Amino acid sequence: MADTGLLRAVAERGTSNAQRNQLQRFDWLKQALEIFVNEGIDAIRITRLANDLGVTRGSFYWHFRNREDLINSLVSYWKDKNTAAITDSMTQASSLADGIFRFFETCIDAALFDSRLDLALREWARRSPSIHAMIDDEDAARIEALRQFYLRFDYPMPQALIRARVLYYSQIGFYALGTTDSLQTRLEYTEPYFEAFTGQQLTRLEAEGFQRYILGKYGDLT
Amino acid sequence: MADTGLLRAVAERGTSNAQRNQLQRFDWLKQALEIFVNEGIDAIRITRLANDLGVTRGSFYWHFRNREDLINSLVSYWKDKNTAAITDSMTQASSLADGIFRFFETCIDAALFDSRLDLALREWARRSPSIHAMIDDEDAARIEALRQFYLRFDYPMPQALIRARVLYYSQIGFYALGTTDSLQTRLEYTEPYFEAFTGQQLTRLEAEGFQRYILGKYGDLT
DNA sequence: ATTAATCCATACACAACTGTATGGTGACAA
DNA sequence: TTGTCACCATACAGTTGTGTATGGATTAAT
Repeated sequence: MADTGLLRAVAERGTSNAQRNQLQRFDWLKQALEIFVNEGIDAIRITRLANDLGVTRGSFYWHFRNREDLINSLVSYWKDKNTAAITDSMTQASSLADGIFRFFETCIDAALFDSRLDLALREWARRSPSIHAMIDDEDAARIEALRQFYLRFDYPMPQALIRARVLYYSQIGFYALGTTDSLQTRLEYTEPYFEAFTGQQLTRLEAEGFQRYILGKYGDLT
Repeated sequence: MADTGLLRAVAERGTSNAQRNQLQRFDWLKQALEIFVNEGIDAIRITRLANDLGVTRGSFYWHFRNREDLINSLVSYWKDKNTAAITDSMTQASSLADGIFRFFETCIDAALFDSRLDLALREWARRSPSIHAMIDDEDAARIEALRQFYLRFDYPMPQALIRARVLYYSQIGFYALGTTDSLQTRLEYTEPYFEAFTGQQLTRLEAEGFQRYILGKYGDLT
């Protein structure tokens, strides 16, 4: 799990600091997030968390008011994290190729964008209208950032909007499939992907530069 | 819900026909499918099904061995339904535009392809390795059908494969977002979507022909 | 009219979970 | 060193769910 700093900050909102090195809100949230991401919202059971952490439920009810309290903290964490990752990337793009590359880098860098968390929330949104509304806002903001990017590099409307949607839908669809291709495999198709998403050709030099950069930085990932 | 015929056939496999007009396996399966599609596999509770159908759980345990028996029947139904919808469409394509149009028609026609059922299964697959393996096979077959389609209309490799993936990922991503745009709204962008998915231009005449066809056939949908 | 099969209700045993009330224990400060 | 606070254990009440055992009711056939 990446970026425990932000989760810790969310956990300690309105609470005093640790006095002894025992469990804190943070430890419960960390474990709950792990379960949420892997098994969904309904798998977050207080009894199970207590077992995993090696304490009894009495501890939980000291740190949290109830189960809802814990879950609300998880939502706060998600709001603070994934919101800005994509929009930041796209505004920094210095060229068309640079923007597409930045988008993919953001998508595979778990420290910037937690795709498993995004999937788990989307699953939850299917049953919770309030969560669904939150995700809708998120999606709209991300697609708008991509649209502005395409506009900035001379795509007219409505092409800019549709290319933004196709790029974003594709990425979400890729996550939804749960494909386990290696980074190496996915990078092999840099050029045809670029052509599909932009309608333009990438030079062999640009593609190789991107592949070397990604493999150098994330080569140890699965 | 569409296509209750197939569900009924699955329900009555290995059972005698109805003797009185009381509940049968089919009625339980129909209700369970509705809950599964809207709220996920964990929402299928025997107690709740009995309440919804106005009987007690005693009836359930006459028709089914246990909860697992019911769920296995749901899986059989999915296997029999969504498998062939996309592959059939793509092999029938008579031109590039015809193929893209057929793909979208299949995706919006609930009688051919049940997208909510697909989503619910994908959610379940996140926790069940056996279901995940089934979905993987399904996805591979669908993408292969799209790849063959692109190949047939003169896209070389690897472009044919990547365009097949982008088209399929986009559609799954669209479903995952749960967007509620009207059919009318989505059809407005026929041409830029076509351009993004094929790299080729659509004539105004072709686009209008498609829009009229779809609105005429599915205009009463949301 | 009796029998047999179908379909459902009732009642019980059992498990897993939430939340609350209350007491115990260790560390740190005054 | 003594009190206080942070943190956890224990015990209890209540809910919701599964599965089983068994009896009742209705229908069709003989």
